[in-house]
Amino acid sequence: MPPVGSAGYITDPSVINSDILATPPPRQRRKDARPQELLDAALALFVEKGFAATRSEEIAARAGVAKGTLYRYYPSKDELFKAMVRDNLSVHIAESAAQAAQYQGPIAELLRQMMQAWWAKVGHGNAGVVCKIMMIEARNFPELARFYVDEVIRPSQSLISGLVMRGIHSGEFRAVPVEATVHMLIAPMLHLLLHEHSFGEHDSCHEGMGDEALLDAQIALLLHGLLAGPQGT
Amino acid sequence: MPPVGSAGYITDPSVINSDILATPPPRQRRKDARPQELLDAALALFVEKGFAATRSEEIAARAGVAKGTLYRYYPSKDELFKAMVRDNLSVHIAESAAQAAQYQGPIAELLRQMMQAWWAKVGHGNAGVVCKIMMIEARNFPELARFYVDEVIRPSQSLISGLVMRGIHSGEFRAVPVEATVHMLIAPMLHLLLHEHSFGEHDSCHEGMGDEALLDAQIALLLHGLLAGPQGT
Amino acid sequence: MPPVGSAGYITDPSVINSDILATPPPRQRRKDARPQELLDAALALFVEKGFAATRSEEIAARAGVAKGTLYRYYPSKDELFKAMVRDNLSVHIAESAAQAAQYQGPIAELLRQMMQAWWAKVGHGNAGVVCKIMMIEARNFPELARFYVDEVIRPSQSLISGLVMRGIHSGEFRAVPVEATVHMLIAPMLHLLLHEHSFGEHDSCHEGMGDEALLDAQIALLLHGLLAGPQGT
Amino acid sequence: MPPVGSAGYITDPSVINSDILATPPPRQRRKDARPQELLDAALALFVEKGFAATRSEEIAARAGVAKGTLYRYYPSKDELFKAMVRDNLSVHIAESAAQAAQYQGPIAELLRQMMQAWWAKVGHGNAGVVCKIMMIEARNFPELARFYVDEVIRPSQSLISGLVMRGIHSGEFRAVPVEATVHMLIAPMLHLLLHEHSFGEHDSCHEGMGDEALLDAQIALLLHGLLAGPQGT
DNA sequence: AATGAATGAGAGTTCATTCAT
DNA sequence: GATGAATGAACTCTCATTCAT
Repeated sequence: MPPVGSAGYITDPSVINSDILATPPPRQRRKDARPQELLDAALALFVEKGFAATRSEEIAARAGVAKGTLYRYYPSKDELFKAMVRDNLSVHIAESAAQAAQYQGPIAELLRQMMQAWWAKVGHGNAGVVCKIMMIEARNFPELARFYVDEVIRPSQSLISGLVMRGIHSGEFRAVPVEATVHMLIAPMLHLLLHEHSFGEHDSCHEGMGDEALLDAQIALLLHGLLAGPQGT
Repeated sequence: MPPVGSAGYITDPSVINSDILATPPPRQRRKDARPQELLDAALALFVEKGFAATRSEEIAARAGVAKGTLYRYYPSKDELFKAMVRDNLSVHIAESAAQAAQYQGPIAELLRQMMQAWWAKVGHGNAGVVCKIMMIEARNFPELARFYVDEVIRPSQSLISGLVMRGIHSGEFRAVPVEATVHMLIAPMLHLLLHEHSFGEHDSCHEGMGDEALLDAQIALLLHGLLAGPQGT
Repeated sequence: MPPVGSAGYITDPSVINSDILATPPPRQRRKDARPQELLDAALALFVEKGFAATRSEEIAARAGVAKGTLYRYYPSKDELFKAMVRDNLSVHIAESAAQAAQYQGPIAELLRQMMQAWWAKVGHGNAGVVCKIMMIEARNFPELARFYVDEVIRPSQSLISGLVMRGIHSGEFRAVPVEATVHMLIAPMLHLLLHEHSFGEHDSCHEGMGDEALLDAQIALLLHGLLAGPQGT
Repeated sequence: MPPVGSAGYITDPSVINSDILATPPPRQRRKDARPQELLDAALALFVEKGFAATRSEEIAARAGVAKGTLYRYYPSKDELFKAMVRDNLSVHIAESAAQAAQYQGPIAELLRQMMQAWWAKVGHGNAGVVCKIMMIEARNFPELARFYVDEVIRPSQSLISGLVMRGIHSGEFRAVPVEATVHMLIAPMLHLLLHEHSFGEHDSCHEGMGDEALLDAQIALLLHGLLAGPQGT
């Protein structure tokens, strides 16, 4: 151990020549902003490469901090992952429920609006990909999977099944099986999301139309099957 | 690529002879069945734990061989993965296409039968989960993703879109947008598959009905929207 | 080296004045007691968990300051350790030497008293455990080991060997080899100390008797071997 | 990923020049010998630097294997430590007990022989230092401490206390307190061991005499106090 | 002067892959 | 050909120390 007080950085001439390591970027104290920055970095990288293939240090680097800093905010990569998921999926369900409760008018129209809104706000971007990531990692994070089922999947299904039932009771829809219908309303969006993220590079699967047009067409198709027309049934 | 599809207990003539002789060499037993056994083991473990979380040694152990032996058949874990995927997805498309070409009768009925058949033969079991795995790993194995798109996704879509168009031309279906319709036919099955594999433990999402009943209802719902009814459109 | 030994609640005149004024600045309270508080915290934790297993931050927390503050008083964990050891071992040797010089009477009695006193004041408590810590870390802190040998071990041995020689010269003791005798006088106490600290939890090694009684018996045993009896040498 | 089959080691010219890394030493398969080699390496390094300051990789290197190899034999550094301790302390207790049971003659002589033997076989070398290491780490490995107490400390004490009692009953020894006597017999050897290992470099504490002579003198001193002389008790 | 956020070298451990047997 | 011991790059996480606030 060298005598205290002699820092001796310049003693070693080889250090002087090392240009790259010369001046580390100045530290910044951004305690409040760090968690979100880390979550955002984690989201971006998990989206890009998946959970297992993303190294902690990459996340830190992307957030502009050093490796150790990450661990001041999240005790492990797993916990960071969970926090990232939680941060990205509380999105808009309560809001949509409130909107639905107040709505007056044809349910079909409301469903169309809600789906378009979800796609625009969630499905289209990284936040939507969290659904994919969650699905991929569900078995490795059982408690998180339960959380996701309780906080996202079930509320969403409740919301939509409520609307379908409203439509049936009002006579707007035929007496369709509710659960199957709910699935039919959700599946296309999720499928589009997953497909584009996984294979978008190799399969621009709907050459003529954009995402929104495709979803519109799908919704129209489904609503056509739902509506109680003059043909009875 | 080693021979695939030969179960091979008796295929190897050396085994037959050694039964007559004094000591059957257990080392050589089932030698040419090894590749398939490794693929099966890999499938089971990738399905159960995912690609990254499955260790090569586990796969070998499950196939009843030592770790080093695996590498005699596949040069890396990645290649084993690719082989496993290829081994599990060629299934039934050509067959279905032939069946469809010969079919006479309402397209709606054919679609219903094909979907039920796919679910029974593929979707329901491990082979179906390969679709999920493929989706998960698509970005890590681009060439495999392309292969999958070319060999599975596009042929399937072609097959179905051909049927939809046949239905439209024959007047059985309304003049719906074909591509959106194809998606609507595929999405529910895939969604069910993914959902059950990921969250089935926490969310038995359709309590009253079995998978088949749910799919039936969904198909019915969709076909109802497709059929050209007396109401015109 | 910061001032040691000043408890210092009132030593700092700024505190006295601020009591009269409006707001006493709590930041400056006990400022010059910090070094001792840090040493005490370090002692307690090193005793409890050892040097390597004690984190700097724990020491700081135990002393009621933040991690960074520790480094204002000691330039490194190593230096803090050394200061802690030095702070805890100067004890009582000079004092005992003076007492021994003045003593008139049988040496055996003096030895007994000194050992009992050492055990009561040093061996029994944390200060005694510093001997163990010093021993453990001696090879990692050579200069400290030298300091310990020079300032503690050798003076102690000198003191005791002087007494033994006094006893021999006066005819109270047999003509025993001095060095071996000194070791025999020291070893039991150190052994008891080490044993209890290391294994006390698992081995209450002398069920019937307390520490003091055990040591008494050991001293008696040894003195019996030392005393020049009527049987000659 | 490069095409399978092109290993391409020589493609990169920079590799050719790297002299140091050119040829790694050839692998050796020595499954049976490895555990002991690792234990020996661990012992040597723990003796030299302590547990915390010894890196796993150093142990492996000293045993002539790579880092990973260590973990084929011991699942963690902790377990390696425990195994090392166990490997070094079963030493000779049972053997000594058998020898003591058969012995005919003065107990004092037997005690002298046993202690000389222990010092020669254990105390003198690395095996003896395990006692120190065990003491140092006792609190970090409670279960190991218990093992040590049960398997080493208590049997040793039993053996010696049995002998002391034999001596008292036969009239060879005075009616001394047994437990204190046992401690007095053990403490000097342990003390010598610890002292030399910790401070031997700075304090050759008994200049004139070797270890054995010192221990001899100590034993003689103690036995003199034990023996029932003509002076009565 | 005090704080605690930030750093990054370094430690333990894993595991895909290699290769001596 | 089969084996599994051996390898070492890569990864997660720790913590003594620094420094912006």
